[in-house]
Amino acid sequence: MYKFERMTHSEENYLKTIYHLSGIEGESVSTNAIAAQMETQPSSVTDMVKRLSEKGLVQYKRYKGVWLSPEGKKKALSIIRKHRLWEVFLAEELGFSWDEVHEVAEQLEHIKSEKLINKLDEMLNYPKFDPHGDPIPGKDGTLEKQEKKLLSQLPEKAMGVCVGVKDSSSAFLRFLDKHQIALGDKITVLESEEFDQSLRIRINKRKLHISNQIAANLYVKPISL
Amino acid sequence: MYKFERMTHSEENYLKTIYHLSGIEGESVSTNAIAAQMETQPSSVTDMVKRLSEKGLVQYKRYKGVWLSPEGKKKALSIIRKHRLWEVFLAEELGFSWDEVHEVAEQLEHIKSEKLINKLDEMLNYPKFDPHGDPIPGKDGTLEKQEKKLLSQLPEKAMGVCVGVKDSSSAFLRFLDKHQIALGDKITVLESEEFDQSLRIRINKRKLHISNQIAANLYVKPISL
DNA sequence: TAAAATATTTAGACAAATCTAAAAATTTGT
DNA sequence: ACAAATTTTTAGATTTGTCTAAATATTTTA
Repeated sequence: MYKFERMTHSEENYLKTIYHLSGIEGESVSTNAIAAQMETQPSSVTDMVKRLSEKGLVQYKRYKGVWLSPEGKKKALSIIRKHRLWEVFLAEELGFSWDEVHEVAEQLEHIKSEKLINKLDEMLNYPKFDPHGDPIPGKDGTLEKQEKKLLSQLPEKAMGVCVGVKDSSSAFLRFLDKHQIALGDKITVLESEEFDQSLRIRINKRKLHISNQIAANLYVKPISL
Repeated sequence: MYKFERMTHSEENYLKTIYHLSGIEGESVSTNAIAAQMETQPSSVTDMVKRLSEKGLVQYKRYKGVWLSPEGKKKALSIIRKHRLWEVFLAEELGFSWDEVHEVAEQLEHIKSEKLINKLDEMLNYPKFDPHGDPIPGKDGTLEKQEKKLLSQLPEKAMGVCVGVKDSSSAFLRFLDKHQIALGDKITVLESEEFDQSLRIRINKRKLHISNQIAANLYVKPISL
């Protein structure tokens, strides 16, 4: 009954990473890819992957990479659920900015208490997306998809609500904070400059000129008129 | 600069235990006492205590027990601060009952983020006591003392506000929940039975008869008329 | 398709935190 | 005060998670 087996923080981090790297289709993930993502050595990955495989959380074939088993996927989603709910808590209840939530949520996601996470979900009024616009898995592991496009893909005159970021680096998130671009803001594309793909936009009654590098990393939910 | 050294969960748990066992005066704590409290082997304690001593967090003399150094005490108080603030959060914000908060707070107390704990403190409106009535250390390690007596020590006719418990076992805390005795309730001693020291009390307009075993484990802050 | 480049695994080591069993120091009882 | 009981420490082993260096398998390229 793996249901009652306690997982270590490290095991949980591996499962999460494998989930993120295996994409929607759940493709096989290579040892090196995991090592690069987790900033560790490939040999350490091999070791851990063997242990996870013995516990039935992943499937592993020498030299062929790793897949999550159904139980592994369920576990990964539950960790991601916790991570993203804590991110919402930090941002909404404690006033953390976009770029500050991730590091603390990395710690909080390992707290073991079903009741805690469900009460937190309730307190936050069952949010569907985290502060980066990523969907929060439900108790049962279901994931809601959000209709979203990169701001750079909107045509002139189109409007959208800011729902997330593609690049979630501190640098980018701090840039957004500095220019008062936040989740939920309504953005209208006023003009697109053909030469460098920069955009003139209206955001919350202000006008702003942003480079393509910014527009190509901001997700919006298009608003139909 | 131990200030920047990351402590392990285990090291933090040892410091906390040593703090609790060394009393107000900061007396020496024996290896066996620590082992008993933490439900581990004396030899494991010896090992860990040597490590803590190398880091300057405790003073240790073979066969003579352990004392916290000023830095160790500071660290212990900061963990206790986090533990108790999380207990308040769980009880007040998420509706956990008295007997449920401790276990989860044991995990949450190890989360590393100055900002998190200070924002939490702010969110909770700087509480001075946790749900068991124990004082919450301030940022600087100061401890507020509460004027409290055991309910069993109140004379007839006296009144007090329930501020904490001496026995914080699940069994006792569940008993209190079941009989709707909660922190902040105003209690009046109606009659004390000499034979068995049981009490008839008024609590929130209800009358209740409680044994000495209960009264001797409930702290109240006496109310002067 | 064979050599070169790349990816992965194995072997052996290490640190943290724990354990058991045995040895040593201290305290207690008479 | 000295033998017995208790407490504490040491020695050696174990588990988890990591590492480096070397060996092996796979893929790429010419």
